[in-house]
Amino acid sequence: MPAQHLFKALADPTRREILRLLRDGSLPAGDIAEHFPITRASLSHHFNLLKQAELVRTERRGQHIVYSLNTSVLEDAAGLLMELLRPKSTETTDES
Amino acid sequence: MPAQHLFKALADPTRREILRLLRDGSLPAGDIAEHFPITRASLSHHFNLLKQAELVRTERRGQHIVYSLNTSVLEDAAGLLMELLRPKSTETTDES
DNA sequence: AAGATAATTAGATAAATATCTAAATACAAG
DNA sequence: CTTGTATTTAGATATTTATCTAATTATCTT
Repeated sequence: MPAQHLFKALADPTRREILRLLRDGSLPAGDIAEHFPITRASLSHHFNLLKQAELVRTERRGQHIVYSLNTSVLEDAAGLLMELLRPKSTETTDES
Repeated sequence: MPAQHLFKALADPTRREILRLLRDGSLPAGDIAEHFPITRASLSHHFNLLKQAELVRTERRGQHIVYSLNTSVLEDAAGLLMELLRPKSTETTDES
């Protein structure tokens, strides 16, 4: 699991807001776009990074592309942070 | 709590490695520097971002400056990720 | 006080990133 | 099969960021 992609993806406020929107259910790209003042092309760029980090999944439904949250990867991210807290033992060697 | 500073700070592999080093106890800047192939000036830049995010604390001890982990902020970060998972209710409105 | 050591700040630069406009692709429907 | 709608990709640009060298600040030691 590339922690680098994961944390990079989480570093941008727009992307975190996208994840927050998806928390309540899947949404087509267009619906997501309505929540942001940037172009759809820019949003698409953010979608790419979120997909690269596997934080979201996509499914084509007709002419729409529906995005949904990959909760397990979010759990992984939280877990990586928790690992930083105590157990030197529970170390899963990880190339940043 | 500026989530932005927090996630930005976590986005860099060098900074995450610094946190990992501090997990096992406080360390002076010089000791930390020995683990990295970059200059102390560059490390200092990373320290600044970690401090800005309040992920680390500093204490001067003689000519050394000792860094230590602020575990509660790491817990906060993990918590912010967990919030993205389910409860729309437990929402603490947050300017990214 | 002077010199040595530890760390930071200042200023510069190269690489990465967020954004835009314009063009391309994919599907749906007349 | 052409037109319209949804989304992505290509290419360009401005900003941010990680890094460096050189200079500065702070403390210790003699």
